[in-house]
Amino acid sequence: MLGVKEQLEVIRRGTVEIIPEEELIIKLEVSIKENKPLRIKMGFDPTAPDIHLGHTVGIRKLKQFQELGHLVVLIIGDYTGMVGDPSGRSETRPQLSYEEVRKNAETYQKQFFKILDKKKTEVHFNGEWFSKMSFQEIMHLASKFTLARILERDDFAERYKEQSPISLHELFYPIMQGYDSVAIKADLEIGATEQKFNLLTARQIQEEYRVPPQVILTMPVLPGTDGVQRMSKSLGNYIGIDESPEEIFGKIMSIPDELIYPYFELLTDIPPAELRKIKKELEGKEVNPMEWKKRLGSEIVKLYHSQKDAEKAQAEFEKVFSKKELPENIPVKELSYSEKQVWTPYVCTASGIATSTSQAVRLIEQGGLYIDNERVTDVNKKIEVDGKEHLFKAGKRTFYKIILKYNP
RNA sequence: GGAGAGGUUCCCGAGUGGCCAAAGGGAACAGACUGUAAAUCUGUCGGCUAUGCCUUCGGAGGUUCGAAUCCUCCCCUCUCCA
Repeated sequence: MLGVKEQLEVIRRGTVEIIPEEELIIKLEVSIKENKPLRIKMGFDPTAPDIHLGHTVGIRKLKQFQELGHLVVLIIGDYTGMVGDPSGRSETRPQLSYEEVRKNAETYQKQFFKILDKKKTEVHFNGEWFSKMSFQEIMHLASKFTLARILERDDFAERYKEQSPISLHELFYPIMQGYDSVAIKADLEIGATEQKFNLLTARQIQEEYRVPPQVILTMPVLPGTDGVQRMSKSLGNYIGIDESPEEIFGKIMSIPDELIYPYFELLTDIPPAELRKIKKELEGKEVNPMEWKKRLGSEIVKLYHSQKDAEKAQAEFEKVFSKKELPENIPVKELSYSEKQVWTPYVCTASGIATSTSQAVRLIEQGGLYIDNERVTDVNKKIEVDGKEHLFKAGKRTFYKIILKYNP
């Protein structure tokens, strides 16, 4: 095991706050002396079926702890998931059914171990303890908190001020999360900055239950590909770790320049010295930021796929978007018609290029549709049903090879 | 339980009998410029081969030639009183 100082250096990378840091130092000292790993907790609500880069900020920190010899304890919030964490939200989350949560939890576990070492990980569902809790116990737990304290929380305060609804069950979220820390005796919990309140609440609950309070470590909230809002599935600005190399690379290329450095820092294993170099070059505008973005894209693809995939994804990107050539794999669609000719928008909807004929008509009117490299200018254009393959390009990035079969 | 305010298209929000598929902004999409960056500019932004028709303004009914707008009942949210 490394010394306290060395461990702290790794632990601090990319973190926002460690509270209280002195306690962490003591815990580390004890851990080294007794050769006993710390229990590092992080919770997840399986509210969507997959993990995106936003989640990996914390998971990667967990991984660093594992590399330092500590034990990761993952909490899958099957019960809290049903409540829905209101953190960072201005509205009540839809409550998920138990089945949905369980199903998502499965894919989560698979994805966790793309990053984490299974041998140094403990996984718990918080239903393990919550499903057994009596109403009496719940009331007891709830009695330890006052409304005023819970309402201190940013998002509650905000919503209260704006007179938007806050459901009672949401108030339980921090308490439940805190109780998780009691149940698994966490030494340290990692969460995004918006989790600060929940993380701190856990300390109080742990003390209430006479368990040594956890140290809390917060990580920045990762902005999504739009560069404005937090990365989240529902906002559509996310990059999933299960996405294809091309998708991941392409999405990275579309992020705003300001995100390049934070993404490097939070999402890659690039060593600190190089990180400083990147920062300097980006600030000094010495290179075209695009070059660093390509590097970023390939680093990230490498983590979730392979070096080879990363190279391929980059080559493909340059081919399609820099040289304006055709992508490697274009989906082929076969459609059959009983007429000899079809109105173009119909082909667009049938193939999935557009969701409605109105949309297809607009696409054509705006000059966004190309068939066999020729821009379609006439909305009324009909296509011959000739059984041959035609190349459809809609917008910048949608390609289809479409075969129209005559089938009277 | 009482009094008041409110629920509008993906989101915010205007609209209080016809000029409303519904202002404005955001998001999104397409085009121009580019580095599939940002910024900017232009256009589109419910559906239907459509100078028209259909569906939409919390829900269900009703008044009217005509309703997001008026009436009745119901559901939901917020504020104050208890």
